[in-house]
Amino acid sequence: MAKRTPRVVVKLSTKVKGIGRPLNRILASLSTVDFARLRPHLEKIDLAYKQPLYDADVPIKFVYFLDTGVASLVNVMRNGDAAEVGTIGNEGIVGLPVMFGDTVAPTSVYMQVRGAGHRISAPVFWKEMERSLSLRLLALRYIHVFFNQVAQSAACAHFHTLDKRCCRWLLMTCDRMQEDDFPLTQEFLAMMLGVRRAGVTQAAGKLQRDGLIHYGRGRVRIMDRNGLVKRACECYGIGKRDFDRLLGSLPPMAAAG
Amino acid sequence: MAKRTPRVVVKLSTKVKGIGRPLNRILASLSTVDFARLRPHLEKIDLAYKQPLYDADVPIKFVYFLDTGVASLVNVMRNGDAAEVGTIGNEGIVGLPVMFGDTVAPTSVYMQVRGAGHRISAPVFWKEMERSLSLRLLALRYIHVFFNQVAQSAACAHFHTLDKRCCRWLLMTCDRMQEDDFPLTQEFLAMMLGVRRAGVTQAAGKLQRDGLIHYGRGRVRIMDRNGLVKRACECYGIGKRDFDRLLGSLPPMAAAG
DNA sequence: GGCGGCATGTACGTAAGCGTACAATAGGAA
DNA sequence: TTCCTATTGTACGCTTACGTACATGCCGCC
Repeated sequence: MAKRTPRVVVKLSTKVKGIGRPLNRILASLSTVDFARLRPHLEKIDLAYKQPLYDADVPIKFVYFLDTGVASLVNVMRNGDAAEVGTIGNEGIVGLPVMFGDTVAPTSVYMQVRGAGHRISAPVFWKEMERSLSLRLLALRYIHVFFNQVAQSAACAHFHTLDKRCCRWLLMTCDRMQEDDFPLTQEFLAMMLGVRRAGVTQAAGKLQRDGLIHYGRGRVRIMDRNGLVKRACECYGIGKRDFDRLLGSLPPMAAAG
Repeated sequence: MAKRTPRVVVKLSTKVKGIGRPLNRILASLSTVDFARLRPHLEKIDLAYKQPLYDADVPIKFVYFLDTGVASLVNVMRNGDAAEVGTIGNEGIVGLPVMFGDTVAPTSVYMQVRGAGHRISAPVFWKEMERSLSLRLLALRYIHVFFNQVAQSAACAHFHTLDKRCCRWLLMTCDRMQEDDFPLTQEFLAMMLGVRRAGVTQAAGKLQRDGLIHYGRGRVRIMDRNGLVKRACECYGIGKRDFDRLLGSLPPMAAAG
């Protein structure tokens, strides 16, 4: 598949400086003037494992830009059943409703792997988005990719076996991490995939036996990335293609607009 | 649940005039000046059953506003498995990628119940969106509701039984139609829900026996709407709430912005 | 007025995942 | 060291939906 950035480069993980450009790719792609306007409002913040970035039906106060770590858009049912419907890393923005000019949403966002980033007041961000075309274009482009990811997840969760979905999830998380090794319990993965913990044990066991991953006591390590890709469902590839398009050049229409 | 508009009122179904305001609620909500700018570019169009409005990975030429009929956002897998991930009626806009400043998408949109509406050239619509704040706000608000719908569908397809999902689908379609009676084959519904036709026969049979619907030879009729609501999964109610919010007043932030 | 095809009814064995329960092990705290 | 708790392993019966196959019935075409 597409080449990955070497892991060694990004050793700055937890100590992103307030000065200069942050690691978040949306912020990094802003024009100098746009970034300068946002900068005084950006507040550096550490994000703990399982920390909520916003909750369903509660007015959203901040928009988050992750530098490291991974967040999940989660849908929780009345009976407590929960499932992840989208994943957000340093390629994106947490706080979709704000970009839609809204203040609440029926879904929540939690940290899936702890990390750090910056946040900005929701109304301030909304006003900046209205003011700056380039920021708006970037945000819209990201929303599109994220929307596609959610649409893909819908079909994926319905059609594909747990094994394949595990592979996809591990790869997506890995793509958004700086390391092949990250904290993850089977319990948590089960919640993300909306299945029983026992089911994940089965699936993960097979993957480990086949040398694709190694795990234990709340950590996973990707041992054979290509093997995982082969074993994952098509959804991973489709999302990755879109993801790479996002990080590439602007699509024609917006570029012209 | 919420009261419905009486069916009798909307007998204009197929003959929407080019003059005056169309039935599409987004267009109907535009300011006079915004609508005046769009109007010369709007082209009236009839939309046949199963007609594609755009296909995956093919550049989108037009944005559609339905007056009548219902369209579906569909995700098709490599092996031919397909599932609907979103439903669009006269409350919305078909052509999300365009509103994101993009030209292609990995999903397709097909007509699920034939109808009529207007279309506008994609680049023209994009430019108008950039120019007009009120149009942009309306579009963003709709995108948010639609996004929520897709996120809900993802969890729904995963957690809920076919019976309940059938009820939800019938209700959502019914909400977007002018009649309680519309064309629908079990084969088609099966494709929308991403299940076997035989499975739908079972589920629909039960609903008919219980007097909730009546169907045959490619048509359904909703007999007991409240009964269906009771039997549907929570996803219907959640979506409906959001849907009603969309058609109500502007959310705080955008109104202030 | 018969025929062909679409729409629907039904059945049987199979597979994936659920709900639940309980055992085993490892890391950290006292 | 010892204990406690979080994490992981495994089993059993059950439900839902799958894949496939075949039967029935209705509509419209010739």
